[in-house]
Formats: sequence, structure tokens, C-alpha cells
Amino acid sequence: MSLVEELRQSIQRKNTVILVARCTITYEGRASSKLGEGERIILIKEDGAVIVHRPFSYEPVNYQPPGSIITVEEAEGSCRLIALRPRIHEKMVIELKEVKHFFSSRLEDRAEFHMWGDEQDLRQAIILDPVSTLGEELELVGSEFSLGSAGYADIVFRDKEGNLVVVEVKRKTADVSSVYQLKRYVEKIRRECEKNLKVRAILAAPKFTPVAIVVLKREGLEYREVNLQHARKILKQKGNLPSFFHELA
Amino acid sequence: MSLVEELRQSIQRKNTVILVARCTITYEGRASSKLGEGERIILIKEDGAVIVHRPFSYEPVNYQPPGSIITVEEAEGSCRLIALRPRIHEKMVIELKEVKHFFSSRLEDRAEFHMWGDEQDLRQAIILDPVSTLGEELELVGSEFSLGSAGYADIVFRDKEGNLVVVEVKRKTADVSSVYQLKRYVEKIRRECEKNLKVRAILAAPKFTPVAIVVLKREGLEYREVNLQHARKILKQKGNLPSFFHELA
DNA sequence: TCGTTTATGTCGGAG
DNA sequence: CTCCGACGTAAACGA
Repeated sequence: MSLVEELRQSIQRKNTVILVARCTITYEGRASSKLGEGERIILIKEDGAVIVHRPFSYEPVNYQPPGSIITVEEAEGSCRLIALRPRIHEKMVIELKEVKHFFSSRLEDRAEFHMWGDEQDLRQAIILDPVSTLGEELELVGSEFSLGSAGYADIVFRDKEGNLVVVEVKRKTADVSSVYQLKRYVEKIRRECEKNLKVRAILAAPKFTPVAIVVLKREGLEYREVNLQHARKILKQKGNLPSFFHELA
Repeated sequence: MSLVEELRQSIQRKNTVILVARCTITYEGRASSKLGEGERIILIKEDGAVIVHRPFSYEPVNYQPPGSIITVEEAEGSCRLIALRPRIHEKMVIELKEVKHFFSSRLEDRAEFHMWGDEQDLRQAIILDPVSTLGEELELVGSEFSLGSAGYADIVFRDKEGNLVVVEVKRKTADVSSVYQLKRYVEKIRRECEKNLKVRAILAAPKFTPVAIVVLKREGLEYREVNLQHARKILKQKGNLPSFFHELA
């Protein structure tokens, strides 16, 4: 069977295809790119994702995400792979010059992927134990608190004086853009609620860039150091940590 | 030769390795993750990047970027692949249960990758032809204009009245955070220069979210519609467009 | 669909 | 190293 037919059949059967090939690639869509001849790894997945890797670097050099329409054309002795996203007029063309390796098979992978340590986990720990994370007793008003067009406030608390406290959580170093994000939220809330209600703002992160701290102070916003290790302890204590993440370093 | 030895030799020789294997994966570092048994594609690149793909989705399920230290251990009849980044205490462990496919070869790929249509290209077109992009004659003061700790203003112009004009360029829809980014820059410049100098601010993008426009107006900032198609025409006219991007749709 | 936010983001550039 | 901003960001989630 010819390569063209092999590829067509593999794609139709929703196999996962791996090609190692000397090829050139053009892309046209949101931007445009050209890649001259060289040896690359081409992955074609069952969901229509096409990913081209050079022999170096983490990121693919060219790609189409899942859902793209893949066609294979005969071309000067070898073949041409076209991956299209018609909705957004995006096209990637791979001219295969020489196929050095071909693999095609239906792969079985139904396992669940579990992750711990994202922003949501840190947020949860702060909600469950504001005293040990933010240093004061706070009553939860809401989390992922919708501010309409202004986005979402990570957490909204009420403090012991009855003031609103808006908290923006970052899982790693908070920079100046995090500060402005928080500022946007308090300003929106201040505009929306009664004038006599005080609205505080806290940026909670394991670390802060120097400029972030300058702007926080200038804007009259507060900040607290929180980190994932502590969050893990809290969640474990409260029984909110999946068992496979109990024994980490 | 055993799989362990094959892998070790391939890695040492800086081959590109492709494995298709039933495996489990754990990761611990900036976050933690567990992935149960299933069939995946594992890429090991000459620069130490390790990338694991499931048979679906664009993004790798687990990875380590270039420069990681890769070791191979014998383990219950099969083997264990460990990719380490010691500086940041990051570790990915792949337990290979059954290797369905193995490929290893030195790949040659020295071709250059050319892209057109990034923010820089749009910026260049605005600088070369402010009249047709921003609608007025402007004299260039600087681009990638350093504001010290506050970052960089994309372009700074002087208008016919002698006012400074700060321009922030976005290659796609500008949202509210772009507006605040621009606001940050003008405020910095206003703080730094004489009080009597007027500083205007323009957000230039192909599209604006409704909220972005509301905030622009509220903050007294201007905005102009610019797009890459027009930019391409300008750059082609002025001879600033690489020839391989001349005949696009 | 658009708009907003997160990401083990990655990558590149400047200090 | 850190800080900053772009990315064909992708992916998730809500309106």
C-alpha cells in the first residue's frame, strides 16, 4: 500500500500516527510561517491534532489543534499533508520529502490525570483556613465571584469589622499585572456597592516582584505570603487532599 | 541489547528517541501529578527535552523542558525513565510497563523558521506609516521604549502639537488588561516628565472587547483599529517584507 | 460564540 | 539569576 493510502486509512481509523520525515512546512492563518527542509517528528492524533517537533526544543515548531481536518495528497513521488481549520481559515501544509519512519496504531489511554498544586488548591486552603494563611478571621462571601464584565474575583471575604475583603491568589510570584488585576476588581466592587462600605484588597502569593510591592503600597492594597506547601498541610488536615498526594517531599 | 542500554546509549549519543509505551507517570515540582496506566508517545530530544503525549489533545500530558537530566533505571523487567531539573527540584518519572514501539536516530534539522504576523510586524508598520494606521502624522521618539521598572512602551511618538503619544500595540483583540497596561505606561511617563507636557495614549488593535472600550473612555485613553493585512501591505510597499511572505491569501 | 483567567505555561530579552 | 511581556499561546469555564 502506498504512503498516501496508509496515511488516509490511518487517519480515517483514528489511529495515532507518528512520522519521522524530511519535510518543509508552511502555515497560514492568524500569522504565517515557513520552515525549510529538515528532519522532524510529525504526530497525528485521533482527535485531529497535528503536532510537528524539531529534534530540539520543548515547543512544536508547527501544529494544528484537535478538530482540524486532515487530508493527504499525492505529490511528486511523496505526499503532502494538509491540516485545516476552516472556521478560522487556518492551514498548515507539510510537504513530505522523505519518510524515514512510519508508525500507526490505535492507542488505548483512558487513565485519569490528577494534578495537585494549581491556583484552585491554594485558593481552597485560604478559604478553609484564612487565619493561618492570611492572618485573620474572615467570613466567606464567595469564591470565583463574578463581577460581570470585570471578570472574577478569586475570593471575597467579610472581615470582623464588616468590611469586604477581595483576595487575588497567585500560585507563584505575583507581578505588577496581578496587582492591577486586583485593583480592577476592588474598583468594580467599590463602584457597585454602597459608598460607606469599606472594601479591602489582598494579593496572596508565595512571592512578589519589587515593583508589585511598590504599586501595592501606592494603591493602598495589602499583600500576604502564602505557599503551596502550607496549603497542602491544610488540605490534608481537613481531608481535602486526594490520597495519592499525601506522601510528597 | 536491552531496552535500558538502548535508551542510555541513545540519550548519550544525543539521538532523538520515540517510544510508544504503556506506562504510568508521576511528576513532582512546581506542582504534582499522577497519571495512571495507558498508552502514550514519549519523545526524548537531543537537548534533553522529554515530552509525553496521550493519543488525544494538543498539549503534552507530562514533560520536562530542554536541559533536563535523563536517567534510565532497570525496573521489574522493564524500565524507568527519570527526567530531572535539579535547580528547581523538578522530577518526572515514567514507569514503562510495555514498550510497543521504539525509534532512535540522530535527526538533521538546521533549517530556519520564519514567521510573519507577530506584534513586532504590526508595530513596524505603524512606525513606518502612522498616517494610514493611526490617522495622523506622528514623529517617532522611540520604540520598545524602556520605562525602567515599569516595562516597555511599544511606541512613543510626538504629535503635531508637540504632545507625547504612547502607543500600545496588540496583534489581536485588545482586552481590559491591555488598557491597564497602556495606562501604566502613560502614568509612568507622566510622573517622569514635566507637568506641562501633555501625554496622550493610544491602544492600537484589530478589535477591542466592549469592556476595554468602556475603560478606555473612562480613563481618557484613545484607540485605533489596525490590522495585520494592512500592515503587510505597508511593509511590502516599503520593502520590509521578506520575499517568502509576498504571495499570501 | 465571545470574554476572562490560568498554566508545571514556554520563550526571549534586558538588567 | 529575576523581571517583563508576547504567544498562531491552549484549555477551562461562564454568559
